[in-house]
Amino acid sequence: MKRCRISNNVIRRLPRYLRHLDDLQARGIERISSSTLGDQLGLTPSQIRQDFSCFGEFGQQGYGYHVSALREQIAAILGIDRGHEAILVGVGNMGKALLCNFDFANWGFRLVSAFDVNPQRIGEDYNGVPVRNAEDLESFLQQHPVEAAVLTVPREAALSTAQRLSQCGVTAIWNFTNVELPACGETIVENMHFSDSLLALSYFVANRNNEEE
Amino acid sequence: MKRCRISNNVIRRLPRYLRHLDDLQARGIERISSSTLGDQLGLTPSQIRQDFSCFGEFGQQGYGYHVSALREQIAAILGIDRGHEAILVGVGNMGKALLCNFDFANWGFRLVSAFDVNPQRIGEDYNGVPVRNAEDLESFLQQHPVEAAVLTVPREAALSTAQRLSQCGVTAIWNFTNVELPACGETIVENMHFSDSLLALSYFVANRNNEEE
DNA sequence: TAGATTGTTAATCGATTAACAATC
DNA sequence: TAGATTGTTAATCGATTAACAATC
Repeated sequence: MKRCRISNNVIRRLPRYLRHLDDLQARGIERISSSTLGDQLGLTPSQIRQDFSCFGEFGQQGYGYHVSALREQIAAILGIDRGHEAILVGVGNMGKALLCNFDFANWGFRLVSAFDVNPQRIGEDYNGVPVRNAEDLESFLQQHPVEAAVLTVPREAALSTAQRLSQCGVTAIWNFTNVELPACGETIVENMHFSDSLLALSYFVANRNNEEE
Repeated sequence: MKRCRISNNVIRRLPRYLRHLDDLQARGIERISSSTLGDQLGLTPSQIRQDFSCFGEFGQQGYGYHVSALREQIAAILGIDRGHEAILVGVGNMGKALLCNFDFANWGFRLVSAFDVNPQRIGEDYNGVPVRNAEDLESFLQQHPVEAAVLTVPREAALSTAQRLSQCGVTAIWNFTNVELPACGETIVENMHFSDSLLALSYFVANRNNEEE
């Protein structure tokens, strides 16, 4: 096994591999070669083999990769089996959409609580996840530390809430607020910047004719 | 002006520049140099100057960049002033969250209609955006072509809906379905893969100790 | 065994950084 | 004018692709 520093590009491709392997498995496909996988994902076989070789030797010469074994390896690399616990802060439309629709468990996370400032929301329950008073954030986290916090508060509250979470020792923040959070100590920030994505789309639409020529 | 093929990395940085320039403007800052901007964004001054030089000469030697002028240039490059029109398909939790909370107009898009299959939702109105019957998608788009479609249908419906949109000549699909959409003809697909982002976060959490040493 | 396909090393390509003449 | 900072060319660095010996 070649030990290399894992580049961000590689990390960002792993979830896509995982999704595709899940798909292959659902279709009953048991083995796959790097060249077939490359065709399906629009990547070169070389790149796929390079990516995997950062983490170990998962294939077999002359055969390829076992879909299910490879799937498990990648899932393990991504930490799906670590039983990460998480909270969600801000039960507005976005927070509710995640609470109701997003399958955290499927991706290795267990939501243990939600928090909000609105008294009408406090006490609500979404699939077994209770909404607590945001004032009790600190005391809750002290008793029950979590790895991750989903940040779905309004933008005005984004920065202060992120700082509180960081101070409580939350390892990572999944940031839906469209606000750039400055590095808070050790805390990892993973951004879901909707507007960045929409603006990239806007750029591609505006420049679609240049691309072709 | 140096004419280069614009790399994807550059395109993905543009929205961040725009957000930051908006922020500077809100704070009343009128001029900025590439090195100050670099400090604030965690980029090198060289990279920032290289990025801008793909599109023109926006600065002034010895002075730097006018924040408001630069902001307008980048907004124009991203196509914010093009008056793009869009529809939204699938008024579930995610669709509603976008309809209620996301400021499409601020990013240069005008939502002209939403669509859903559920009769109870048809006829609803979100800030002036009516929900129409999804069966009428084709006839509506024929009368009223749009550049973009926001895809927030359940995953089972993702592929078929994307194909219908593509056949109706929608230029780009903003895909929230966590399903990998294959290239449908000319249609541009911009993905918001929540799970990919969460899994990257999971990786960083699982490997946070390796990173430091 | 022969064919296929891996893991890895070497070659290429592209993106980032550094340097500097031009100039406000 | 002198200092600052640009736009751009050259140098470096890293990521992708190609090639191939190893081997299932």
